[in-house]
Amino acid sequence: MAKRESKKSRQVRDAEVTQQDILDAAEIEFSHHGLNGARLSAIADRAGVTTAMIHYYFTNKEGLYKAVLQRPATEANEKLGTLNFDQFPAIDALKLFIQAAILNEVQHPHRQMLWFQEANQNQGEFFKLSKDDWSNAHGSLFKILKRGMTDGSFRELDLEITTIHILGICIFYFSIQENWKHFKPDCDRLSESEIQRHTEAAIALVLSGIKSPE
Amino acid sequence: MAKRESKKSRQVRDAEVTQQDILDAAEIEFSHHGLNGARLSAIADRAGVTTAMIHYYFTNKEGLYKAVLQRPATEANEKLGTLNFDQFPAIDALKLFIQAAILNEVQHPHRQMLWFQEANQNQGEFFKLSKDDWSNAHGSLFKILKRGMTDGSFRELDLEITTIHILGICIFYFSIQENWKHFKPDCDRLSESEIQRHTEAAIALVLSGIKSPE
DNA sequence: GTCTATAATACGATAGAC
DNA sequence: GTCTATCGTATTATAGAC
Repeated sequence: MAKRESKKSRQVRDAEVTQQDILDAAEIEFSHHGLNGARLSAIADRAGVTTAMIHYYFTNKEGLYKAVLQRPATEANEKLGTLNFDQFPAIDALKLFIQAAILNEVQHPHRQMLWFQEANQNQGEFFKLSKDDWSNAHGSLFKILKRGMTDGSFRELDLEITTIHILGICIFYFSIQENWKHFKPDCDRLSESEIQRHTEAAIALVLSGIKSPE
Repeated sequence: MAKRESKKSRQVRDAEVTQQDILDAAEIEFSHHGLNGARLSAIADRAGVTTAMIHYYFTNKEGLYKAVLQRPATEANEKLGTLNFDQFPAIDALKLFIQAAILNEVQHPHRQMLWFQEANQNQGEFFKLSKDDWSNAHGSLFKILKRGMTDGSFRELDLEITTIHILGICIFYFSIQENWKHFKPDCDRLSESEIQRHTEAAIALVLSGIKSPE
């Protein structure tokens, strides 16, 4: 029982659990260091297995990387898809979207960076979002804005760019978190109360930013 | 004249030029791949030198990395510092800040990611912004907001978080640029006209988002 | 399925000629 | 100042025992 205790007692294991452990560990390592920078040894350590196991399940580093990228795209934004925004007035739908988007970042703090890195490092060589995936992720916001603009709830908007701006409000907060820490080491930006402040301020900014004047 | 032509004819060279070439190439490589992921061979190729030159000028990979990180902190945000926002009414100052922040991203498209990566990968181990640097970069925005809130131009705001939100509006646009490309390959988000749209939409969103109601 | 041991290679770094 | 050639180690990947 020397070194394998890093995650949990392994002993009798089955394939499913080991694979998930590896994927979880890899998601963190790849999100921190990208494809080139990630070390299989670091992933193995974190998952509590040997690098041989990684090759056994995922063939090679690239295979593991692709498997890691696959999860967020299929699974993560399903949640946004299941929320049926159409049943709410545009303004309420927008509030709900912002809450859901921020919650998604809280629950999967590594995935945004994982995604940035893939685009930035490899220009999406290993994973291009399909139009469907992309639409699920950002299309629902786009649609809310369009609907609100048509029915007069929102002012005249540049829809595509406003979509990006609203996502930026929600997500950038998490991107600069590590930097912010050095400036205010005492303040935990990921605590529930701080997330609450972030959410409320974001909703206030966006709503007064795009609502019709009248 | 085999492989050295990647940047420019080298032949007779002097130290200053070579160092700058290496730094420029390294900034791009490190911003794409981070410290671990970057390859000295890639940097050397891009700069049109050999890896021996990198060691000659910067001792080792880490020394080069630190030199690269130093540039943006000292030089880049000086520009924001020189703009004296105090002489303008808060609303005008805010407009100017947004324009300057976006322009800065256009002129240094790699630096934001470089910065993200250092925080994300190494938790700022190799370069923590000093409070002064940080203040220069984001403090001027903070001050504008505070002034506008005090003099009644802006509504009641959560100053720290609103600072982040506004920066997010300006910067996130560039972060997701590579992803966006796959969705709309025909549209160049870095063209002058698109940047113009971005800037105008950002100003409109922020101003109507935080101006006093009355 | 999981490990240990080891092969094969990629990469950072250095020595020495020019 | 710049290159070519080379060393040593870190890292990916594989073979084979259990």
